[in-house]
Amino acid sequence: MAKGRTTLKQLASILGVSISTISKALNGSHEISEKTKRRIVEIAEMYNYRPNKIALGLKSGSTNTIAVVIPSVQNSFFARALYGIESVISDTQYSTVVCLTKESHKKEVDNFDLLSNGVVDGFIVAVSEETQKLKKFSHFEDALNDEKHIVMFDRVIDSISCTKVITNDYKAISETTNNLIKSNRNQIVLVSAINNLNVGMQRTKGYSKAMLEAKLKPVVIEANRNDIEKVLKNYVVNNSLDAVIALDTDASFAAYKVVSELKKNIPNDIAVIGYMSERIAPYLTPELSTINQHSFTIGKMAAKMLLEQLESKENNDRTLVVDSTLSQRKSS
Amino acid sequence: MAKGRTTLKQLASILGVSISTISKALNGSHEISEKTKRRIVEIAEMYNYRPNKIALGLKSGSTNTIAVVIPSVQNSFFARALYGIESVISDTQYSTVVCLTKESHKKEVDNFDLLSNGVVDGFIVAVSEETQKLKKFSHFEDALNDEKHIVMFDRVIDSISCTKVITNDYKAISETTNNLIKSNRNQIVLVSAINNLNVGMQRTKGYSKAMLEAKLKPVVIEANRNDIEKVLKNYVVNNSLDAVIALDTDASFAAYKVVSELKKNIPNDIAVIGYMSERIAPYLTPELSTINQHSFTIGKMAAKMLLEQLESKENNDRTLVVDSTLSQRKSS
DNA sequence: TTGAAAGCGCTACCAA
DNA sequence: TTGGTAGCGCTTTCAA
Repeated sequence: MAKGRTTLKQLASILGVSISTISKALNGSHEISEKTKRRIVEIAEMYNYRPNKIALGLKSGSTNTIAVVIPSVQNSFFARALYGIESVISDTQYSTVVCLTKESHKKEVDNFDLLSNGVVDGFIVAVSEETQKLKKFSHFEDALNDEKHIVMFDRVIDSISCTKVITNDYKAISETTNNLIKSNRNQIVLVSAINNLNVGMQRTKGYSKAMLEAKLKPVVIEANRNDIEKVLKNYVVNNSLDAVIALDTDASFAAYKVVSELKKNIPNDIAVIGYMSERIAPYLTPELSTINQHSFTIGKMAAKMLLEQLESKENNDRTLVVDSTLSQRKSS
Repeated sequence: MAKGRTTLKQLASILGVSISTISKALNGSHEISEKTKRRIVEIAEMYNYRPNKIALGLKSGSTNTIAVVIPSVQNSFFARALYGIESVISDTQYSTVVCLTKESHKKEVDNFDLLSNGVVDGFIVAVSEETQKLKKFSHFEDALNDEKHIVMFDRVIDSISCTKVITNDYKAISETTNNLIKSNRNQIVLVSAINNLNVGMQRTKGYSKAMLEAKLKPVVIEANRNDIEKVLKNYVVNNSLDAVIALDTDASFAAYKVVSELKKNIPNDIAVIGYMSERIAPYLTPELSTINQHSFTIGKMAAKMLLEQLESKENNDRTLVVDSTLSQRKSS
């Protein structure tokens, strides 16, 4: 067998017919006689011929593949959203490739570059932090210009004309803060290992607003993932508090650890509400109350929107909001 | 601006020179005069020209991209391994795309199909369950035949000639069982929500071997993720036991839940050793002892091997083993 | 120093 | 019913 994948050309020379005849036969064209078709299909199978989808994409500009471009997959939010996306795409003729940007603008651009030329038909993207900071969006515009469809979720760019699916964390967290206040907690502390991120800042704002409106003093404790426990402990030792809102998994775990080490009780002494995978939160002792972003739903929605656009060939500019909700458990 | 991405052809017609001149100029060929080069580069930038990497790949068969093909990313083992892979690839000129197979043979084949034609230079793959069951490996052979490089990790196919990176779970779990026995536990129960998977079966074997050698009766409790807690509880209520080995995250959580509901103490009454993300295990109460598969290291290794092969153009057939180790904490 | 043309794998139009 | 040819975007050889 010749080296490399079997091509139409090879089949043509084997069978002594033209390339176009082979192509048509394999695509079931009625222009070709049944007899010839059978011969060709047989040989094609024998040589394990499979079309070069990329060459195909080069011509038609469509490959029935979509790209998911997200910052990371360590993060359970994106992992779940991805799962939601796949669950929708799986039932269709499309396949998916995913690219991880690690919050890097360059990686994001490179991926769009590679894939928007005949490899994929559309993108589902959660914009990287660096891209947001740099405000460099030309790769999105280029893709749109190449007639690719884009759906953004969670991390979106308002000025880009495409479908967006977002959460309303701001509202969810300020409501949560309010509820805490209503149930007579008034020394509520916010803990965050992600305040270097936009999401973190947004959530912090929601919390601060609610506190200020209740004439309470916002206290924000932030540090990186490795230090957050130490920094929080230091605070708790030297100050009094009756509730903690933790913005991410690490902060949530840190809160549990510190409270238990200092022999306090959750929720009696200190209420804790955190962000964490819904699969894990119920297993903590006591079960952690969480702000649930419905990542799976968001992923599903984003995928459905993209599919719709791919069908209708229309590029919509609309924003869908999936409400974050409080999953009330035992820790608050 | 014309619709679609700027091409060499367009630049050529704008500047009134030939396509080949543009191509050479943009590639810094010395055949082209400095003056012409400058003019061309300037216009190219103005029109935001970026080469079509796929067309390039069609020609050269190389794009400096590698594909990671894994069953899932919900699973923290693969998520961490992926992170390890990315951490190595990030420092190079290569980029990565990842494909999720959901244990489906068809998806795996589709992805290989799409990507092995000029999109990627090599594959890092953890073979799907279905592919293992069906024993259909021609997509791997085809890719190899297309001169793509393949590194398999964790889920490998011995008969395919490529580099493999694996764990030795079998040994790790039988040693763990032995240790438990030596510390006077003799009613050791295995709990698994993944015994539909090859990995699960392997681990179960390792456990059974150790038990049998110690003249102890192996007890295997298996169910799917949703039922495992109920099934385990039912067993614990009706039988006596002094240790649990849990094969996956769900089984580990279930063990904690059941033991705590039945007012028993970990590790005094019942020792628990499980499989779980090393990032989470220390946060359980008591901290969970785990069998650590060093997923990050495995990912890093696989990526390094692939890079090496890509450099040397040589296809190696060797198997590297990363030892799983016991991370002893408070639960055993 | 520049350009024409072939070719990567494929489809589609037009001619035979 | 079949085949020749152009063209998708690009590089590269050979000629001018």
